[in-house]
Formats: sequence, structure tokens, C-alpha cells
Amino acid sequence: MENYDLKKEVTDKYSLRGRVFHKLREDILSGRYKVGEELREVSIGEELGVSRTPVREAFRQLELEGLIRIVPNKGAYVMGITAKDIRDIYMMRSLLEGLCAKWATESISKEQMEEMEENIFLSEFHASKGHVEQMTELDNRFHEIMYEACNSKILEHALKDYHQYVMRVRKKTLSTQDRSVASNAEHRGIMEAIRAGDGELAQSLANRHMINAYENMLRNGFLEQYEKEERGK
Amino acid sequence: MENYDLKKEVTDKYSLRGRVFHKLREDILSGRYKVGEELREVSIGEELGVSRTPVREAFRQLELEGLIRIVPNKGAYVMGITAKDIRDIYMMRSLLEGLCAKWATESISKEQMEEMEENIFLSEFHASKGHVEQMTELDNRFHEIMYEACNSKILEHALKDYHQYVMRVRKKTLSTQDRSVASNAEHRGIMEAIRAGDGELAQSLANRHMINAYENMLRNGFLEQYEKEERGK
DNA sequence: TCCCGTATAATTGTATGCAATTATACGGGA
DNA sequence: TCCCGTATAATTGCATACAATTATACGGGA
Repeated sequence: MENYDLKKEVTDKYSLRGRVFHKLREDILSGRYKVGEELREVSIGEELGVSRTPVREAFRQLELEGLIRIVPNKGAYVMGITAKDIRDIYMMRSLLEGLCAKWATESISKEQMEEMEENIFLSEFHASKGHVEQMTELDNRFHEIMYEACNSKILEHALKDYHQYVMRVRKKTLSTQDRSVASNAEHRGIMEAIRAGDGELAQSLANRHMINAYENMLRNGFLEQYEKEERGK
Repeated sequence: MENYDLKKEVTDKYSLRGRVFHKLREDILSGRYKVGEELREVSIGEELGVSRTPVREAFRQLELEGLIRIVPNKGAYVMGITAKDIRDIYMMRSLLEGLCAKWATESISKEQMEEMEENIFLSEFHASKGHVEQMTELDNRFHEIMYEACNSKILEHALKDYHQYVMRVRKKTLSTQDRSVASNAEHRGIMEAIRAGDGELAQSLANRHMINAYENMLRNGFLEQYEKEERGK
């Protein structure tokens, strides 16, 4: 009756419902399904070779994540994300990432600290080489390390949620060279504040980091495509 | 294809899955089920007179709300909430309620403003009479008005979640006379800042309001019962 | 031609049956 | 007595059948 976390992760991934859930999540976030598109239980099931039951259960989960909207007796529709939603999330994340950085200062483990340092080292290397794929990956990981280091399951969960939620926007964001350099510098600042044990500084830097990321998106017009997008019907 | 919100609410409430979901949610939050208790699909189904299908779907939703934990092929267990979880949530809420108050200052409608004023008037009345039930109800409603007034679906959703999450703790919190008087005064302060259009002030007051609420809980030992509670296995 | 009511088809909601997995009880061996 | 393997029971995972609801097509009347 001890820790089932690992087992759950594994089993969940290989249960049919788990697979459906992850696949749909991925496809929605990657934009394979258009906003407002209707997802039919049978079509999805056939596509994945499963019956309606696991599909329905996956739908219920996706609804709570806000990725789809289920209208009773009618269907499941892919939810859009508006420019305002993105703005709201960044503002909320700004505050919460700040809190996370502060808490991480108090709780980060030696291993996590090392992974963070390594992450920044690699990020700077790949940035200089222009390896977009790796940079994105490392950027995501930097934030995840911090989420895990803050020693709060609740905050970690919330931030991972929001992080995922704006993923599809972020993908394109880092591709500009100057922003990735600036972003790396900001990461380094946060890391050094955490290492130095200066929670207040880490907080305000993480705070600012999010605002900067958001403003960069605005400047580059990354949000324009979402401006006229409707929230899923 | 227009607004199905209302219809959904209604239908959802009267669909079997919806009923199971709401009932289990209520029972878990009210403490009818003990932490770590196993919920069996058939027992729940029999109790409510439905089959396993709607119960299973409700389980999936409850899991994402963090109220239960589903271990694949084993069962669903009621999740506990530790004193640290409560602390974390209050700290996070403090920041987000502040943001909410600031945004509400910019977006609140005439009707919402009026309801807020009325709410405070009634709260002060019931506080003077010692009507605990009504005070709790009005306190909850005050926050909800603010959530709705901030004009952000995302933030509203997040705050309503956290609000619900700590509900079982909050129930007992307001029952002390002096805290409820202080709380009302703080609500009034926030309301007046919003009315005056001073977003910064509203933010810092809402911020402080949460911290005060949390510290009051600590002072009165409301969290002691959660101290040794384990997170659901 | 357009509107609208009805019949039909498509889709979701729920119940149930079977397979797979996990828990429990029992009995043999040390 | 205790340990442990096996058989049995209980429980979840998934598929399927049927009911309820909603969408669509068609035809008649103005």
C-alpha cells in the first residue's frame, strides 16, 4: 500500500483510457484539431482502435482541463484559447512562478540545483548554435525543475497545468534568437538568486521573467492568430 | 448553437453522471468519507441506484479535481488535504485574489457592484446577530462576486477551484465572532477600493485579507486536525 | 419558394457482460 | 506456529447493447 505513483504513471500510459487521453491532449494542444471542432466518440475510438468507453472517460478528463467542452447529449467540442486567455494565464503565472521561485529557494535539493545549473549551461550552448528544438526542450525543463523544487504539490500541479496550456503558443516564441538569449540570462539570474538563498530576489526575477516572455510574444505578434479565435461553442 | 451554458448546468445536474459527481464531491468535502477510504464503483452505484458507467466517469472527474486518487486496476481512494496543502493554497489564493480584485476594479458591472454592497450590508447585519449559517453563505458569495467581476474565465475558474478545495476548513473558521467582524471590515475595504477605482489598493487589501484569514485559522488551531493527516494512499 | 412538422438517422447516456487484474482465503510444508 | 503458493472471490478495464436525445431529410401546405 506504499507509493503507487510510478506504477500509476506507467500503467496509466498503457491503459486504453490513458492512451486516448494523452493522444487527444497532444493533438488538441498541437493544433491538429481546429477550435470548435466536434469530437465524436466513435470516430476517435475507431481511429485508436478502442471502444467508446475509454474515449468517454478521457473526454471527461479533458473537459476538466478545459481543453474540450462537453455539451450534454450533444457532443464534445475543442475549446479555443483567446489572446485574452493567454494574457490572463501569463499574469497569473507571473505571480505563481514568483512564489514558486521563492519557495524553491527554501526547498531545492542538491540534485535539483545541479540539474538547474546544467540546464542553463546547455541552454546557452544550444542558443549559441541556434538549436531551436533543444532550446525549447531545455526551457520547458528549467521551469519544471523549479516547479518540482518548490516542494508544493499544489503549486507544482497548478503551474504544470498552465505551462502545458500555453505550450502551443510558446513553441513559436523562443524561435527568435534575441529572446532566447535574454530568456537564458533571466533563467541564470533566477538560478543564481536561488543558489544564493535570496528568495525575494528569485521571486521578483521569476515574476519579471514571465512578464518579459509575454511582452515578447506581444511584440512579435504571436498572439494575432488568437485575436479573433472564438472560444469553443 | 448559441449559449448552452445554462442548459448544460441544468442537464448536467440531472444526468446520472452529474448527480453522482456532485454527490460524491459534496460527501468528500463534507467529510462523510474518511481520508484514504476506498470508493467502490458498485457500492456507490447501488447507493445511488445507477450502474458503474456514470460512477466511473464521475471518478475520473473527481480525480482531476484532486478529491480522489485512482490507482489503476485497484481502486479509488479519498484524498486527504494536509495542513501544508491548506497553507500553500492560501498563499496562492492571496496572490490570485489580489489580481482578481485589481481586475475587478476595471471590469465590475453596475449590478455586480450593487450585489457586493448589498452583500456587505447583510453580512454586517447577520454578524451582529450571530447568524453563522448566513454569514458563511455571504462570505462565500462575496468572493464569488469578485471572481465573476474580474472578467477572466481562467482566473475565475482557478479561484473557484481553490475556494471549494478549502471549503471544509473554512466552514469552521468564520464561527468565531471577532474574526467575522474583522473579515467583514476587510470585505468592505476591498469593496470601497473597487468602487473608488483604486486597483492597487484593492489588490493589496485582497492580498492581505487572505493572509489574515489564514493566520486566523492558525491562531485558532483549526489546522491541527490536518497536521497528521496523510495524503490519500 | 419558403416554412414547418414529422419521420428517420446519428449521436450521446446508461446498463450489462466478459476479460484482466488484484485481493483474499486456505492448506501444505518447514 | 509461520511462511508461502495456489485457488477462489472481488474489483476494475473495456466492449457492446439498448434507451434517450438530438440532428437531418423529406414532404406538404401556404
